[in-house]
Amino acid sequence: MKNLKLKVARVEHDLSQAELAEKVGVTRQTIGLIEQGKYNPSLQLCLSICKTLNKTLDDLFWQEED
Amino acid sequence: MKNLKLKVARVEHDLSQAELAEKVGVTRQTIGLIEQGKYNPSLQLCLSICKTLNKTLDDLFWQEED
DNA sequence: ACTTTATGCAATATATATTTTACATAAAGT
DNA sequence: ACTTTATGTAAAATATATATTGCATAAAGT
Repeated sequence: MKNLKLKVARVEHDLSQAELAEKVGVTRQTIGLIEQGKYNPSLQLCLSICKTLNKTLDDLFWQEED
Repeated sequence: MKNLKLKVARVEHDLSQAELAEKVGVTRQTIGLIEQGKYNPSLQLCLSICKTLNKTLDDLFWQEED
């Protein structure tokens, strides 16, 4: 399932996928695939993304539906 | 870093590591190692644990310090 | 028209999460 | 004493997250 909240938070910080990836220490593809919901990041990566974007886990990665 | 919040939430539900593991669809060892902070679970696993224990990601997996 | 920039996609390689099996110990129950 | 139950630990196997490289396209800038 797509992660639109992540994409919005990234754009709010005026970052490209590549720029966010670099700040977080990961590849552009990894960020792109997470935004597309095509895979299942590790907790540490989620935490790094959250801290970079000043959001919490619930802000970016919680989902009500299954 | 140890995840005491997870352990507490599990005990509040009166579940052993093995019982939680089974509900979540994972091995006892995996739960044990996460509680000990010895590895880095996937987001989907964190979400499964949260839903089983009626907690959110921030409740169980957010950490202020690094 | 040409050049960047941003993004999606795909194949192969590598790192690591997770499983499987097994052994050890301490606590609690009988 | 014996048996369960709960937990920690470890080696080897498997699944999968992530990196690497490269190609394709659309939008924006010049």
